[in-house]
Amino acid sequence: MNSKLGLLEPLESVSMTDRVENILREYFTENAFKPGDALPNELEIAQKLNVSRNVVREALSRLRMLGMVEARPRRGMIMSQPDLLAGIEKVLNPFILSQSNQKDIFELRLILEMGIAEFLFARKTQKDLDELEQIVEKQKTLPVLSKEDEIEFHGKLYDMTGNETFQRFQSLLFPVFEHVFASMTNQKDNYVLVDPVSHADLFNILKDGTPEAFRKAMHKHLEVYYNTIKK
Amino acid sequence: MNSKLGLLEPLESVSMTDRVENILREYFTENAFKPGDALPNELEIAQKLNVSRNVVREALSRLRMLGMVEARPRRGMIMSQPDLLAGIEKVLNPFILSQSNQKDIFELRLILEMGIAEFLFARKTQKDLDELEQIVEKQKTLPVLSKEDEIEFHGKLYDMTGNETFQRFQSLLFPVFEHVFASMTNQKDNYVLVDPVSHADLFNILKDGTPEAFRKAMHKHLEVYYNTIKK
DNA sequence: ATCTTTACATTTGTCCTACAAATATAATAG
DNA sequence: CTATTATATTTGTAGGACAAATGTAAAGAT
Repeated sequence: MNSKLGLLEPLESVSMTDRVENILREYFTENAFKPGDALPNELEIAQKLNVSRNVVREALSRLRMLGMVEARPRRGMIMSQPDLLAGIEKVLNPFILSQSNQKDIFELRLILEMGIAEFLFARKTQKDLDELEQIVEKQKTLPVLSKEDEIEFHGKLYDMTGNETFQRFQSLLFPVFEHVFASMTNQKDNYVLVDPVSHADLFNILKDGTPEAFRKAMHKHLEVYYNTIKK
Repeated sequence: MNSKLGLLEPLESVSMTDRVENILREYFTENAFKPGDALPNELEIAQKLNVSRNVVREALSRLRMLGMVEARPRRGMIMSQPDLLAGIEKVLNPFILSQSNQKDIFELRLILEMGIAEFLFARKTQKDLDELEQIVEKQKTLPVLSKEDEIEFHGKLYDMTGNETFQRFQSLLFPVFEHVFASMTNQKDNYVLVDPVSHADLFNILKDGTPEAFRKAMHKHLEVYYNTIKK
């Protein structure tokens, strides 16, 4: 006996708060609550569910953090539009994320960077191109690009996708990406090597080229990162 | 006076719980808490911060939801590895997300689908290809592909990226994606039209082709979706 | 001295009461 | 009918209480 008992996970103890949180979210969706709709007050919920007001408040506290409900002191609670990235924002911290998750995020950035080509070409404007060109011209005068320069150029690309969530998402991913790459290359003295494809090259393709050519160039540009990925 | 007062947002009232939540997260990172590390108990935190235990528990309840801390009843709390997607999972619900966020997620899926080519080719195995071929062969016999068939094929592709987070992320995005597309095309009678590039075509390229060719084909495959994106 | 049993202290989960403060509503006065 | 006043409502916060199970210390047995 006791041979493989170590492999048995303890079944996660579901607290009252966990259950109330789930019940409330189901209640909201099943009853088609819309932003602005008034919610039953805390005491009412507690009595209906036969739990203390404390438990209800702990569950509601979570939903408030997600932006799902809004509490207006002394006026009751209303349904609200959740903040899509509020939850992930708080855990996107290289110092508390698992190595595995950090690796996943590192790769996710590479995936995103390659995937945006279509949207860049579909939505680029002359104003965008002018602004991007200004960034590129400024960087041409520099002997070497800093991390901030990288962020400035690629950040502008995310802007140009016209997708607000994606743009914010990327800025959250970036610190983790940098952290992963830094910890992989802490021996190397040269942080930014000579780019086989420069920002200027990418800009020119975005101006006059095709999505396909852009992706091909972006892949070259990110080669140093792609070379780190393992089977 | 009062001319553009309507544009002024009320400054969000930061509750004690909000502040304690932030303080605790800062405290964890600044003191380099690692998974498994013991945390001060609730009463201690409350006294140090000069707030009631209720407030501390509401803040901790949020961090527990994110998987950042784990409470072991009667044995104290320990730091834990946060669940990267726990927060976003609860709000990825088409019925409560804003139209704008839904659009962003729709586009994000298109971005991701185009970006995975590199990883598919880097990590594909014979076993993966065999399994994918089986899916393709089965679908060849069908007169028309259902939503489930789409999920099965593309889901297998996400599997093959070897990125666990990405794979889970995608499965969360999918319902929203479907919802957005369904609401855009609710007049049309034909849900799945004749694909200009079939799953079989994609499979063959993945087997013997190049990432570039794959992306080109994938773009054709997703053409019906790409056609909906607006400048 | 070592092992076993017992008692105690600890800590989270849950419940309860209480009250301040500001808003919305009802009641009253002008 | 309007203006003022009083009342009720509801969240935010504080604080007390206790069950239950765990770890630890103390006491007892061999």
